[in-house]
Amino acid sequence: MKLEPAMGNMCEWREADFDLHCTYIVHDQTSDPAFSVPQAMTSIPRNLTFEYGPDNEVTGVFSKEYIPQGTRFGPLQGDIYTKDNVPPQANRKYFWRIYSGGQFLHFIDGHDVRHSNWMRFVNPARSLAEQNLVACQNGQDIYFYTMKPVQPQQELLVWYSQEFSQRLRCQTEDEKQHLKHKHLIDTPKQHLPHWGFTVKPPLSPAWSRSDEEDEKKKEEEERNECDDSSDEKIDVVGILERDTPPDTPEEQQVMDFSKKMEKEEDDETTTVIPEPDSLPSPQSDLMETSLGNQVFRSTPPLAPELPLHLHGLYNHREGLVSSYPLYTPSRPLQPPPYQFLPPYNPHYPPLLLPQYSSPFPGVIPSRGPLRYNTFLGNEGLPFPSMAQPDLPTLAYPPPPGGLKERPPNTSPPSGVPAMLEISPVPKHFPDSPQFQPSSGCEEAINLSLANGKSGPSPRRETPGYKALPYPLKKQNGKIKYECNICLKTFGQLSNLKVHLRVHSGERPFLCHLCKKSFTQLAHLQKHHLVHTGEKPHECQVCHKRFSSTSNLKTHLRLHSGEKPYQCKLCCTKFTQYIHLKLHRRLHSSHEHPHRCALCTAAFLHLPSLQLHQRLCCLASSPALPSNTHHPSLVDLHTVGHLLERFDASPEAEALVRSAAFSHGDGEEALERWLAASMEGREGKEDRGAERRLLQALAAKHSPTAGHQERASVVHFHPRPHGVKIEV
DNA sequence: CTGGGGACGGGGCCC
DNA sequence: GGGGCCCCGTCCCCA
Repeated sequence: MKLEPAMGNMCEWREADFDLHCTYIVHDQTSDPAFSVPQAMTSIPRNLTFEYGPDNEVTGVFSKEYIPQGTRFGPLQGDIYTKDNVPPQANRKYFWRIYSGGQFLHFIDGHDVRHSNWMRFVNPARSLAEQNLVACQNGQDIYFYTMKPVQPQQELLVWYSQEFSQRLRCQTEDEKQHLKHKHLIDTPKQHLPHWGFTVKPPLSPAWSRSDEEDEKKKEEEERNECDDSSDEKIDVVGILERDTPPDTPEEQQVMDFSKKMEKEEDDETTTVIPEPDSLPSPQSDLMETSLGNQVFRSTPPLAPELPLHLHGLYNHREGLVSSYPLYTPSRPLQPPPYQFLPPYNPHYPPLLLPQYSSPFPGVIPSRGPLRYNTFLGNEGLPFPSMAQPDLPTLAYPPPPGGLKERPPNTSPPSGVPAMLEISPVPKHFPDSPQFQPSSGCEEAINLSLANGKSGPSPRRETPGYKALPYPLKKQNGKIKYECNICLKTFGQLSNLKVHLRVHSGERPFLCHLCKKSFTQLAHLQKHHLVHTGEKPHECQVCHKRFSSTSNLKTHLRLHSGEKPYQCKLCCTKFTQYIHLKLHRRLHSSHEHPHRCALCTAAFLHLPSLQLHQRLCCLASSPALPSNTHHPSLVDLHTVGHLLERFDASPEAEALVRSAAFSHGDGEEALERWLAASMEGREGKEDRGAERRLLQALAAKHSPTAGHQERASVVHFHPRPHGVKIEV
């Protein structure tokens, strides 16, 4: 491995070394919490990008540009659970363990895409050669450090640091001993792993089995488990199927692949044929604690000995699915669905696709544990199930807890299509009279139900559509129908049903001319105007005609001069929101290096930050003197807006160029700017915000500041009606 | 970079 | 319950 001389070989580094010597720090992107796209998707730094699989699930994280060695990403985000408060139904595939003083402290659970970040999608490295990230715990956070330069378009592949894996190894050894003991004395119902391998014949794909069959199989395996407990075999299938809420959550994590490896090495003829649908997901429990056992093996295990989920990791890219001799995908490989789809919106490629399912699996009523229905996660998506046998030898043990693995090339496990579990079932599909098959549209719609189609098992009535008892709410005495996916409420059930198409991907209205499909007939009818050229809406001023009222309305702004979209920084106004957004990029392209330590605000100029802290952040401190602005009296939001505008002004620029400046200089400059700003907009619109801030600043300078300020601080006026200043 | 037009999606409301 | 109509918002394309 070639390492940059400056950093040297990081393999020997301790976690503190990474923290100490890392040169570059890459922060996650932040987005509006109200933004509907989950944080796991939006948090990805600008120099990284997701790779998407055929079903538009994230399959990996790639660099967009050269990333030098010693770059830190993170911290990993997720829900925090202690041993005591792990939800009984928690999916532990993305659990990371945090230790403090050698003792287990808590888990960071990256499963929920709303609370986790992009790091959950980083794949584990198969070998030291391909590893480029090192996972370290610094403080109580997990960070990924580049251990070598990452080239553009190269995948990020992570593995534990030496210290990390040692910690896990110690921990798992302890737990293993504890569990083995417990296993001997506890009831046979215990969900404990077997230590070793069993040979399993290929099983029928999960989706071809009924739930009852699954249950029977599980029960049988549990019985076997107990019977075989003395010979320490690992029943891979059994383990994998138990990654759902365990009876004993803590114990369930304890898997020891070192045993498994050794066992396999002893018996080279042992072949494990995993059940395709039950292959572990990357963060399955067996990964969580096991990798430490293998990281430092001098002789890497041979490929057939590897935990099978590792075999499946990268197949989908290598196109070797059909070559795998032991498992034939039960459903024919399909070309990527996007071949048939209209171009994506580049901003949210995977999120708006018909096959998109609920971003909020947790809110969907479920008969059982929510497995494999992570929003845009890998679970349950049609990846190749297993690796080809001739994969390069893996130098690494099974992926760690928290490291993601690609799922098998199957429908979701246990015969429960994840989509169906959470998506409305379009009632028309596939034989609705209104639904007319066409290349693109049909494919798109089919994809939303791919899981339902792929298996012979009859489609279940699932939450989201006909079988759904619509949650009813009363608001102001009126009945509201609530979408159980996004929790939006509707006054009429029919509205909710139309809305559910957004989630299901159902687009029953097809244009025969261009084969585009629509969720509502009205949209199709409007669309027809495209083909007919009809423009029914005429501007009474210039007699120009438009196909839609919306566009006419936008056009009318040209005559009225109305520009409802205003930039908060430079006050430029626009007739269309998209223009404001484009314009905003100009501002955001500037760096804002001066970040507030107390909140997320960042400024171009240091004086602006100082003003912000004095007027906004510190104002919320309860220990403030009585003459300080207080959030209950001052509209800090408005002050914040003004400060941002000030920050972008020449006054702020001039201030920092002066030889030296003090806080007082900043306030004086702000006052000057406020006065100029008010003058510049004399008589045009509301100047209350500027005026009040100006008064407040002036009051601070007066000898009777406390008294006067209280008098001066009144509620700011609302912004002028009709002007939408961006927030 | 800004401005204008075209197209489409989501949702409310009424019948 | 479903259809129809309308409005608002958003995005893309192009000059």
